[in-house]
Amino acid sequence: MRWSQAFIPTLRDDPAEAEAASHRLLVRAGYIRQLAAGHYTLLGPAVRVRRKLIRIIREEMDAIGGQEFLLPAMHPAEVWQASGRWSSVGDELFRFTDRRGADTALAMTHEEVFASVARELSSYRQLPQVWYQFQTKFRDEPRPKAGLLRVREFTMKDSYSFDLDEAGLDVAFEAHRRAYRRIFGRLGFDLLEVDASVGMMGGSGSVEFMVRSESGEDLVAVCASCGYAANLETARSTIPATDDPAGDATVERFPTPGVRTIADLVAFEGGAPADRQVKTLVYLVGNEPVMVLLRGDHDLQEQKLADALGAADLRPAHDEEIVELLGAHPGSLGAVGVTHVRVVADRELRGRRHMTTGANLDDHHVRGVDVERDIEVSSWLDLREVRAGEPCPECGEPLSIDRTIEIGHIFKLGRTYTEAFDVAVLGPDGGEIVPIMGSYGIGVERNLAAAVEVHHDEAGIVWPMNLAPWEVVVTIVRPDDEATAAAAAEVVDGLAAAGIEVISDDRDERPGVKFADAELVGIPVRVTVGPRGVAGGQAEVTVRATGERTDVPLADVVEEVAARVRAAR
RNA sequence: CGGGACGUGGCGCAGCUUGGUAGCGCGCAUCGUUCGGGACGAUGAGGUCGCCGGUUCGAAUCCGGCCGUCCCGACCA
Repeated sequence: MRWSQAFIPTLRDDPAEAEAASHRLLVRAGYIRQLAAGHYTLLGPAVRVRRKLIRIIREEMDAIGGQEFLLPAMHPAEVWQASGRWSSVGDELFRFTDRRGADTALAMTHEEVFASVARELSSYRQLPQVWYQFQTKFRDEPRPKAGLLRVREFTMKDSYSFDLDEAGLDVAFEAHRRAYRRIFGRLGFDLLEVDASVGMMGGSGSVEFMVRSESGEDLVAVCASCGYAANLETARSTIPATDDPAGDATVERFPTPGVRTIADLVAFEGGAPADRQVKTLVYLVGNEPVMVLLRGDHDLQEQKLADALGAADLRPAHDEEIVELLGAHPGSLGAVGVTHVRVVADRELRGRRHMTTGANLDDHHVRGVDVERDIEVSSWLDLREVRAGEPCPECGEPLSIDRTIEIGHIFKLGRTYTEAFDVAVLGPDGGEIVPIMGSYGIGVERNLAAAVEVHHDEAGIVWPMNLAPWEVVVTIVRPDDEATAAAAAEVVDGLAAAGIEVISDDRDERPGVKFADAELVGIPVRVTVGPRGVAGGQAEVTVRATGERTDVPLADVVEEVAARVRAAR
């Protein structure tokens, strides 16, 4: 490949409004262009990297016995109605009608269609199965952002396992975990495996694969000491018990004019410190109002609430709804004596006495509350959000909270989809067995962007050898010089013949431009051929990652560079 | 969807307050000089100022509506 003929539109300056480092670099180095919010064109270099990513993932999926399929990206509504998701997934599913008026969807995931294929499984002897594909997913994201990290159209490697029982699912799940570890290892990621919320997918277990990055959107609690790691959506910590005053408490209402917040009540004469207050929130879970109680100085982790209640749609109640329900405005709410609304409470409130909370009467609070005695709590749940510095639940060392990008996610799905699609096989005893499913995803272009997040410096992208669009660039300093051009051509041809992916920068540009572009595009090895070197029979080899330069005799440069590339692949 | 900002040659921006010839840098084309770390000179091409409507003799500029994009909050690979 000759640079002068390739279309690699590098830019001198950073594009505007590009916050994520990977986005900025991918645009500037001529890998991607935006068509619309969340929709990107991949240019030549990006396609070459994407192809390598896919090859790596495919190799590891094949290694665990996966079979590659390719399912349609456009689905009739019936398939989604069968699973119930036509109505439950909401606006994230792109929907339209075809010319006959048939409801149609663009696939945001493929559980339904894989399950429908699985209906042809008929015998337990055929299980287990692991099926996968690389296919475009469409998701009408409320807010696409950060370039390729969050888009509305992307390639996903999704795989699905079908097993006879939980033990089989565990095997498939662990096989995927191992495959993912190998894949992300090969991509050069410092991997974080975290417990995660199962969210909308349902099911019994889920592990997210994360890589630390400033551009990430997920927060993960990590223990440097024992390795505990969990998405903030599920993370736990051990916080010291609070000592309450001895003796029975007596509930007593008192006026608190103007007090609206926890902080107000802390400052109020006769108020209470935040950790002796009960914070009262009201959520609408589906259509049912639920009061949510936490210690005054703790924050609710909404996903924990959603998971604990098995709720798909959940939102804070509006002020008017709260007034209608409880007769008071936020700021004066409390659950003491409330019986007509379901009350859930964070575990940290269990056993607490002499607490202060709202009176459900504007401008009044109550003190002397014994939570278990005075409030009808229907369930005690882990609802609070962990904070940095709190003790690790496993070993007690302080947790840190890191920003991360989710690069893979594996789920134990259960039988939701196999039941919905009547997937069943006959067992050895002639009885019917409904297979249990797992589902496993890797976002290809997100991984491409994440790799750039991890592998870059001030000058540009620094591809690892196995992802680079080209392994070597031969920079011809004076392509108009005959001896130089001839020497360079020999190097290029030699490398190509040795099976090295090489691009020759034969552009009529000043050397500085070519050096800068080679670094921006991120090609791991640069061989510089110029009149000065050629005169002395030398070429210069520069390693992108380290900046290391060596002069190598022209006669040896092909062999030496080829060896270096092979060693780094 | 709530909050904030922006939309002017391919890219990055100024001009708008105070209405009157559309400008700068980069990039691009041609020629020359130069060229082992983002060169210089000369000449030149390229814009219905996001769209629609209104005000006005006259709108990039003022007013209204719409669309698009980005950032901050509720979702996910």
